[in-house]
Amino acid sequence: MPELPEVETVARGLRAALPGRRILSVRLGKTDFIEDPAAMERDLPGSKVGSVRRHGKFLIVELESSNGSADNFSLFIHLGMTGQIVVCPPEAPEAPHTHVFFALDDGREFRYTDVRRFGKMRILSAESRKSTLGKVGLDPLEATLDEFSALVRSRRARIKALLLDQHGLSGMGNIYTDESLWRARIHPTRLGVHMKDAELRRLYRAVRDILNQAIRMRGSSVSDYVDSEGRRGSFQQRHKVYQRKGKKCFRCGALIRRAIVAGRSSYFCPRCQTAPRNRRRSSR
DNA sequence: CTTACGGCCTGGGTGC
DNA sequence: TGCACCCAGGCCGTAA
Repeated sequence: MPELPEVETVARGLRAALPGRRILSVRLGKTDFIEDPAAMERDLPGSKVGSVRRHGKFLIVELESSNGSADNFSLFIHLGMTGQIVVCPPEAPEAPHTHVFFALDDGREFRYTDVRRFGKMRILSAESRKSTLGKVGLDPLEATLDEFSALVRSRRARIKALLLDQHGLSGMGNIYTDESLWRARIHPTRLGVHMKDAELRRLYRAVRDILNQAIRMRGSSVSDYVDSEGRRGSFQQRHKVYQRKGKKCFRCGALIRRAIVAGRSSYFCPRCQTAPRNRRRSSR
Protein backbone atom coordinates (compact mmCIF):
# COMPACT_ATOMS: atom_id res chain seq x y z
CA MET A 1 0.00 0.00 0.00
CA PRO A 2 1.67 3.16 -1.10
CA GLU A 3 1.98 5.67 1.70
CA LEU A 4 4.29 8.67 1.81
CA PRO A 5 7.62 6.76 1.65
CA GLU A 6 6.48 4.57 -1.23
CA VAL A 7 5.10 7.53 -3.14
CA GLU A 8 8.32 9.44 -2.53
CA THR A 9 10.31 6.48 -3.86
CA VAL A 10 8.15 6.36 -6.97
CA ALA A 11 8.54 10.14 -7.38
CA ARG A 12 12.32 9.84 -7.22
CA GLY A 13 12.27 7.16 -9.87
CA LEU A 14 10.08 9.29 -12.11
CA ARG A 15 12.35 12.30 -11.59
CA ALA A 16 15.09 10.27 -13.21
CA ALA A 17 12.92 9.33 -16.16
CA LEU A 18 10.37 12.01 -16.99
CA PRO A 19 11.56 15.63 -16.80
CA GLY A 20 12.27 16.98 -20.27
CA ARG A 21 10.38 14.15 -21.95
CA ARG A 22 7.55 14.88 -24.32
CA ILE A 23 4.41 12.75 -24.29
CA LEU A 24 3.71 11.62 -27.85
CA SER A 25 0.48 9.73 -27.38
CA VAL A 26 -1.93 8.42 -24.78
CA ARG A 27 -3.71 5.10 -24.65
CA LEU A 28 -6.29 4.26 -21.99
CA GLY A 29 -7.86 1.02 -20.82
CA LYS A 30 -10.50 1.18 -18.10
CA THR A 31 -11.09 4.80 -17.15
CA ASP A 32 -13.42 4.73 -14.15
CA PHE A 33 -10.60 5.97 -11.89
CA ILE A 34 -9.81 8.91 -14.18
CA GLU A 35 -11.74 12.10 -13.50
CA ASP A 36 -11.87 13.24 -17.13
CA PRO A 37 -10.43 10.69 -19.59
CA ALA A 38 -11.18 12.93 -22.57
CA ALA A 39 -9.04 15.68 -21.04
CA MET A 40 -6.15 13.21 -20.70
CA GLU A 41 -6.39 12.28 -24.37
CA ARG A 42 -6.79 15.89 -25.43
CA ASP A 43 -4.23 17.70 -23.28
CA LEU A 44 -1.39 15.26 -22.75
CA PRO A 45 -0.19 14.45 -26.28
CA GLY A 46 2.48 16.96 -27.26
CA SER A 47 3.00 18.21 -23.73
CA LYS A 48 6.39 18.19 -22.06
CA VAL A 49 7.14 17.11 -18.52
CA GLY A 50 8.62 19.77 -16.28
CA SER A 51 9.10 18.47 -12.78
CA VAL A 52 7.71 15.60 -10.74
CA ARG A 53 6.62 16.48 -7.24
CA ARG A 54 5.02 14.73 -4.31
CA HIS A 55 2.64 16.12 -1.75
CA GLY A 56 1.48 13.63 0.84
CA LYS A 57 0.39 10.61 -1.15
CA PHE A 58 -0.13 12.62 -4.33
CA LEU A 59 2.22 12.53 -7.27
CA ILE A 60 2.16 15.70 -9.31
CA VAL A 61 3.56 15.72 -12.82
CA GLU A 62 4.00 19.31 -14.00
CA LEU A 63 3.40 19.70 -17.72
CA GLU A 64 4.04 22.37 -20.31
CA SER A 65 1.42 22.28 -22.99
CA SER A 66 2.41 21.91 -26.62
CA ASN A 67 1.01 25.25 -27.80
CA GLY A 68 2.92 27.99 -26.05
CA SER A 69 4.05 27.87 -22.44
CA ALA A 70 1.30 30.10 -21.05
CA ASP A 71 -1.10 27.35 -20.07
CA ASN A 72 0.83 24.90 -17.98
CA PHE A 73 -1.07 22.22 -16.19
CA SER A 74 -0.49 19.18 -13.98
CA LEU A 75 -1.36 15.55 -13.82
CA PHE A 76 -2.35 14.48 -10.30
CA ILE A 77 -1.92 10.81 -9.54
CA HIS A 78 -2.99 9.01 -6.37
CA LEU A 79 -1.86 5.39 -6.27
CA GLY A 80 -4.68 4.28 -3.99
CA MET A 81 -3.87 0.87 -2.61
CA THR A 82 -2.49 -0.96 -5.60
CA GLY A 83 -1.41 1.68 -8.10
CA GLN A 84 1.97 1.14 -9.75
CA ILE A 85 3.89 3.16 -12.29
CA VAL A 86 6.66 1.89 -14.50
CA VAL A 87 8.66 3.48 -17.29
CA CYS A 88 9.77 0.73 -19.62
CA PRO A 89 10.46 -0.16 -23.24
CA PRO A 90 7.23 -0.52 -25.23
CA GLU A 91 7.97 -4.16 -25.95
CA ALA A 92 8.07 -5.03 -22.23
CA PRO A 93 5.28 -7.45 -21.35
CA GLU A 94 2.10 -5.73 -20.26
CA ALA A 95 1.21 -6.36 -16.64
CA PRO A 96 -2.45 -7.27 -16.08
CA HIS A 97 -4.67 -4.35 -15.02
CA THR A 98 -2.54 -1.78 -16.83
CA HIS A 99 -4.89 1.01 -17.89
CA VAL A 100 -2.80 4.04 -18.84
CA PHE A 101 0.01 4.20 -21.39
CA PHE A 102 1.99 7.28 -22.43
CA ALA A 103 4.41 6.94 -25.33
CA LEU A 104 7.46 9.11 -24.52
CA ASP A 105 9.79 10.82 -26.97
CA ASP A 106 12.78 8.76 -25.81
CA GLY A 107 11.07 5.63 -27.10
CA ARG A 108 9.99 4.44 -23.70
CA GLU A 109 6.54 4.06 -22.23
CA PHE A 110 4.96 5.31 -19.01
CA ARG A 111 2.47 2.78 -17.69
CA TYR A 112 -0.02 2.88 -14.85
CA THR A 113 -1.22 -0.41 -13.41
CA ASP A 114 -3.87 -0.68 -10.71
CA VAL A 115 -5.52 -3.97 -9.81
CA ARG A 116 -8.23 -2.45 -7.60
CA ARG A 117 -8.49 0.90 -9.34
CA PHE A 118 -8.76 2.72 -6.00
CA GLY A 119 -6.21 5.15 -7.42
CA LYS A 120 -7.15 8.44 -9.02
CA MET A 121 -5.90 10.44 -11.96
CA ARG A 122 -6.89 13.96 -12.88
CA ILE A 123 -5.72 16.80 -15.05
CA LEU A 124 -5.58 20.14 -13.28
CA SER A 125 -5.07 23.61 -14.67
CA ALA A 126 -2.58 25.88 -12.94
CA GLU A 127 -5.38 27.68 -11.07
CA SER A 128 -7.35 24.64 -9.93
CA ARG A 129 -4.07 23.05 -8.92
CA LYS A 130 -3.62 25.63 -6.21
CA SER A 131 -7.11 25.29 -4.78
CA THR A 132 -6.84 21.51 -4.86
CA LEU A 133 -3.54 21.49 -3.02
CA GLY A 134 -5.04 23.95 -0.56
CA LYS A 135 -7.45 21.27 0.60
CA VAL A 136 -4.71 18.71 1.11
CA GLY A 137 -3.15 18.56 4.54
CA LEU A 138 0.38 19.39 5.59
CA ASP A 139 3.09 17.06 4.49
CA PRO A 140 4.38 15.56 7.76
CA LEU A 141 7.98 16.00 6.64
CA GLU A 142 7.39 19.70 6.02
CA ALA A 143 5.34 20.50 9.11
CA THR A 144 7.13 22.12 12.03
CA LEU A 145 6.70 20.85 15.58
CA ASP A 146 4.44 23.79 16.34
CA GLU A 147 2.23 23.14 13.33
CA PHE A 148 2.08 19.47 14.17
CA SER A 149 1.19 20.13 17.80
CA ALA A 150 -1.47 22.69 16.94
CA LEU A 151 -3.04 20.29 14.52
CA VAL A 152 -3.15 17.38 16.93
CA ARG A 153 -4.40 19.40 19.87
CA SER A 154 -7.07 21.20 17.91
CA ARG A 155 -9.30 18.17 17.83
CA ARG A 156 -10.85 15.69 20.22
CA ALA A 157 -10.47 12.77 17.86
CA ARG A 158 -8.20 9.82 18.58
CA ILE A 159 -4.58 10.29 17.68
CA LYS A 160 -4.73 7.41 15.22
CA ALA A 161 -7.63 9.05 13.37
CA LEU A 162 -5.84 12.39 13.42
CA LEU A 163 -2.67 10.98 11.89
CA LEU A 164 -4.67 9.14 9.23
CA ASP A 165 -6.86 12.10 8.30
CA GLN A 166 -5.43 13.35 5.02
CA HIS A 167 -7.00 16.79 5.50
CA GLY A 168 -4.77 17.43 8.50
CA LEU A 169 -1.55 15.62 7.68
CA SER A 170 -1.21 14.19 4.23
CA GLY A 171 0.76 11.03 3.62
CA MET A 172 0.41 8.82 6.70
CA GLY A 173 -1.33 5.50 6.17
CA ASN A 174 -1.95 2.58 8.45
CA ILE A 175 1.57 1.17 8.50
CA TYR A 176 3.47 4.35 9.32
CA THR A 177 0.83 5.53 11.78
CA ASP A 178 1.12 2.36 13.84
CA GLU A 179 4.92 2.31 13.60
CA SER A 180 5.16 5.97 14.66
CA LEU A 181 2.80 5.52 17.62
CA TRP A 182 4.77 2.51 18.80
CA ARG A 183 8.04 4.36 18.58
CA ALA A 184 6.59 7.32 20.49
CA ARG A 185 4.96 4.93 23.00
CA ILE A 186 1.52 6.44 22.48
CA HIS A 187 -1.67 4.40 22.42
CA PRO A 188 -3.74 4.80 19.23
CA THR A 189 -6.94 5.72 21.10
CA ARG A 190 -5.42 8.65 22.99
CA LEU A 191 -7.27 11.87 22.25
CA GLY A 192 -5.35 14.58 20.44
CA VAL A 193 -6.43 17.28 22.89
CA HIS A 194 -5.04 15.32 25.82
CA MET A 195 -1.53 14.96 24.48
CA LYS A 196 1.24 16.47 26.59
CA ASP A 197 4.05 18.59 25.14
CA ALA A 198 6.60 15.85 25.68
CA GLU A 199 4.38 13.31 23.97
CA LEU A 200 3.82 15.58 21.01
CA ARG A 201 7.55 16.11 20.67
CA ARG A 202 8.12 12.34 20.82
CA LEU A 203 5.45 11.66 18.26
CA TYR A 204 6.65 14.39 15.92
CA ARG A 205 10.18 13.00 16.07
CA ALA A 206 8.91 9.44 15.65
CA VAL A 207 6.85 10.30 12.57
CA ARG A 208 9.79 12.04 10.91
CA ASP A 209 12.30 9.36 11.84
CA ILE A 210 10.07 6.53 10.65
CA LEU A 211 9.17 8.22 7.37
CA ASN A 212 12.75 9.21 6.62
CA GLN A 213 14.09 5.77 7.42
CA ALA A 214 11.38 4.17 5.29
CA ILE A 215 12.27 6.47 2.39
CA ARG A 216 15.92 5.46 2.72
CA MET A 217 14.80 1.83 2.50
CA ARG A 218 12.61 2.57 -0.52
CA GLY A 219 9.36 1.96 1.35
CA SER A 220 7.61 -1.15 2.63
CA SER A 221 6.60 -3.99 0.35
CA VAL A 222 3.99 -5.85 2.37
CA SER A 223 2.00 -7.22 -0.52
CA ASP A 224 3.07 -6.36 -4.01
CA TYR A 225 4.29 -2.77 -3.87
CA VAL A 226 7.16 -2.02 -6.25
CA ASP A 227 8.60 1.31 -7.30
CA SER A 228 8.88 2.72 -10.81
CA GLU A 229 11.90 0.53 -11.48
CA GLY A 230 10.09 -2.58 -10.33
CA ARG A 231 12.09 -2.80 -7.10
CA ARG A 232 10.60 -3.84 -3.79
CA GLY A 233 11.16 -1.76 -0.67
CA SER A 234 12.73 -3.26 2.43
CA PHE A 235 11.29 -1.27 5.33
CA GLN A 236 8.86 -4.12 6.04
CA GLN A 237 11.85 -5.84 7.66
CA ARG A 238 11.95 -3.03 10.21
CA HIS A 239 8.28 -3.04 11.14
CA LYS A 240 7.95 -3.20 14.91
CA VAL A 241 4.20 -3.67 15.26
CA TYR A 242 2.45 -3.69 11.90
CA GLN A 243 1.06 -7.19 11.27
CA ARG A 244 2.93 -8.53 14.31
CA LYS A 245 -0.12 -9.53 16.36
CA GLY A 246 0.81 -12.08 19.02
CA LYS A 247 4.55 -11.53 18.53
CA LYS A 248 6.78 -10.07 21.19
CA CYS A 249 7.28 -6.34 21.47
CA PHE A 250 10.88 -5.57 20.55
CA ARG A 251 11.06 -3.12 23.45
CA CYS A 252 9.39 -4.88 26.38
CA GLY A 253 8.49 -8.40 25.28
CA ALA A 254 4.75 -8.06 25.79
CA LEU A 255 2.58 -9.53 23.05
CA ILE A 256 1.53 -7.15 20.28
CA ARG A 257 -2.21 -6.68 20.02
CA ARG A 258 -4.51 -5.85 17.15
CA ALA A 259 -7.66 -3.77 17.57
CA ILE A 260 -9.88 -1.73 15.31
CA VAL A 261 -9.25 1.98 15.87
CA ALA A 262 -10.59 4.67 13.56
CA GLY A 263 -12.01 1.87 11.44
CA ARG A 264 -8.56 0.43 10.73
CA SER A 265 -6.80 -2.57 12.17
CA SER A 266 -4.26 -1.17 14.56
CA TYR A 267 -1.24 -2.89 16.04
CA PHE A 268 0.26 -1.75 19.32
CA CYS A 269 2.07 -2.93 22.40
CA PRO A 270 -0.34 -2.96 25.36
CA ARG A 271 2.52 -2.40 27.81
CA CYS A 272 4.64 0.30 26.12
CA GLN A 273 1.64 2.16 24.75
CA THR A 274 -0.61 2.57 27.75
CA ALA A 275 -4.28 2.91 27.00
CA PRO A 276 -6.06 6.07 28.11
CA ARG A 277 -8.34 5.72 31.11
CA ASN A 278 -11.76 4.46 30.21
CA ARG A 279 -13.49 7.51 28.86
CA ARG A 280 -16.87 5.88 28.51
CA ARG A 281 -19.28 8.69 29.16
CA SER A 282 -22.77 8.55 30.64
CA SER A 283 -23.93 5.04 29.55
CA ARG A 284 -25.34 5.41 33.06
C1' DC B 1 -20.56 22.43 14.68
C1' DT B 2 -17.83 17.96 15.78
C1' DT B 3 -16.69 12.99 15.67
C1' DA B 4 -17.93 7.97 14.88
C1' DC B 5 -19.35 4.57 12.08
C1' DG B 6 -21.08 1.83 8.28
C1' DG B 7 -21.16 1.18 3.44
C1' DC B 8 -19.26 1.45 -1.10
C1' DC B 9 -15.83 0.70 -4.71
C1' DT B 10 -12.56 -3.77 -6.32
C1' DG B 11 -10.39 -8.22 -6.52
C1' DG B 12 -6.47 -11.09 -4.46
C1' DG B 13 -5.58 -13.85 -0.55
C1' DT B 14 -7.16 -16.87 3.01
C1' DG B 15 -9.49 -20.45 5.13
C1' DC B 16 -13.00 -23.73 5.37
C1' DT C 1 -11.90 -27.44 -6.69
C1' DG C 2 -15.20 -23.96 -4.93
C1' DC C 3 -16.59 -19.99 -2.59
C1' DA C 4 -17.86 -16.84 1.22
C1' DC C 5 -15.46 -13.61 3.58
C1' DC C 6 -11.99 -10.18 4.87
C1' DC C 7 -9.44 -6.19 3.97
C1' DA C 8 -7.39 -2.04 2.11
C1' DG C 9 -7.76 4.23 1.33
C1' DG C 10 -10.75 7.67 0.46
C1' DC C 11 -15.11 9.40 0.54
C1' DC C 12 -19.82 10.08 1.56
C1' DG C 13 -24.15 9.71 4.11
C1' DT C 14 -26.12 9.35 8.53
C1' DA C 15 -26.40 9.30 13.53
C1' DA C 16 -25.27 11.05 17.97
